[in-house]
Amino acid sequence: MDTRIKTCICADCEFRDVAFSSLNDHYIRELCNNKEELRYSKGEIINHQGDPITHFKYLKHGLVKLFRTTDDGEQQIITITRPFEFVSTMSVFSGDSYKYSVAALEDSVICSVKIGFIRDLFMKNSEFAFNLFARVSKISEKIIGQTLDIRQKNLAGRVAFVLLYLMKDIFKSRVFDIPVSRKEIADYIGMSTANVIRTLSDFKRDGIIRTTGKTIDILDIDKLEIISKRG
Amino acid sequence: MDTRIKTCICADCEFRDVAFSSLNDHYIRELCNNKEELRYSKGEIINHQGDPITHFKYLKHGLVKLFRTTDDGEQQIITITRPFEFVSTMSVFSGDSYKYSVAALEDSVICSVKIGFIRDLFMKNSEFAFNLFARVSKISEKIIGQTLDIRQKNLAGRVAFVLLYLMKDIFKSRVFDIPVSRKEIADYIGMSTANVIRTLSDFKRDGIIRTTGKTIDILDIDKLEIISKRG
DNA sequence: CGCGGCTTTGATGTTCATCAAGTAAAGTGG
DNA sequence: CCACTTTACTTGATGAACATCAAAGCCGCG
Repeated sequence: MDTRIKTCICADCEFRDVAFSSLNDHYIRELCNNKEELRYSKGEIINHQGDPITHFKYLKHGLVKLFRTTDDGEQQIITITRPFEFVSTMSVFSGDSYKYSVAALEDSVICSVKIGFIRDLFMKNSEFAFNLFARVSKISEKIIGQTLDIRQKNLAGRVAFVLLYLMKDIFKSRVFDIPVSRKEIADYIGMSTANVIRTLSDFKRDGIIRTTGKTIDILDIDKLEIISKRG
Repeated sequence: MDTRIKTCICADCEFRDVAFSSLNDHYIRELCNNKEELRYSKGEIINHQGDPITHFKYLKHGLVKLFRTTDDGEQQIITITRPFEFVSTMSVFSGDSYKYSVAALEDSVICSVKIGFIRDLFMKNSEFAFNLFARVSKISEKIIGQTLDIRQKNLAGRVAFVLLYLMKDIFKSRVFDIPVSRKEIADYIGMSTANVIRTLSDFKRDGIIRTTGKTIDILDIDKLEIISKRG
């Protein structure tokens, strides 16, 4: 068998367009030699706040939460995200340790590339640099926008917002299995667990949602939108 | 006089190190031809949310607030910042319109460079690209961190946090003129104006601060730190 | 001087956190 | 596979934190 024509697996990666769309065969082969695919089970920590940044990671399959732990041990969830977003957000170049932790909410597959390689690529390939910059900016903006959106809402509005976010952006389906606990929703929107549950119960009573176990069915999207808007 | 040795004014600019430290004389001259210095009086809008991004702007002198206007006409202040931070944060490359507005809190001087020039520079000069990326990331991170910090605090903690931020990061002095109205503080920390005022009154009563007109004097930094921490 | 905007304070009501107690669900070890 | 343990969820009652409303004082500006 002629190994010279053997194409690198990265060339066929369906996620090549994340930021690597501009890479030619040479770079793709190099990338392939510097990357590693890692599997994480639900609940596992992918990056830990404070640890040195050694790899550039992005999500291939699964679902993760980005969060930080406050001084009193509570978690603040910054965002919940799907592929193909980067896991090592922002500080990739600006700092040398992770500002936030990342944990798998579902079994996930991460593509991990040595940070030095990404840095070299950034310097050598301006198109790649541009794409990477644009993507990281978009992610930062999404996070900031989401945080501001949530901040201006009341309890019911925030819960409605999260449900709509999960429905529209994460699962793209009216029916889905909630990937987070009630407490995690609370940590996400900055409210108490008891009140999140209470609000969900209210939504059930009003026929806006229906739940069976972990499965949730959004019955009245319009009403939820209204609650989210004037929250 | 020999104009050939006349150095471009940008070469001497004290803010050259913002992101342009890596530029050689050739680029600096080019930059000089593509930049414009703009003056804004207190209260003036520098960038307006929704407007197309045509220039890359950064703050040379003065003080600005980054904010957005919500559907119901209220302002949400995202951050208050000094030179030499960029004014056209993040979306510089990732979008084509400003996500947020920027207004001058004091008379300010902005250095404005055509966005196309910055984009070219980014593609041609990898060191510049790297510096720019690192800076923009830092700013995004600062904003996200600040927002999360504020979110976990109560009213008194938030007011204390703002006072300490103004003292330490903005004015670097125990005594300063508050550059924002009470309402703007409220819009910054997401609380009502009346309660911000009430809290400031409490601080005065407890001998933590002293005010005369717009001037504020932080008397007990330690106590303020404690209030901010366990807020 | 008089008008309008910003500030201040008090009184009142709403929203939300907290506490407590109980139920369901999900692991765990025999 | 069942009893046991633990963890997550749920609901109600209570009180604290905060928003809102209203009225009055202050200040700058024409």
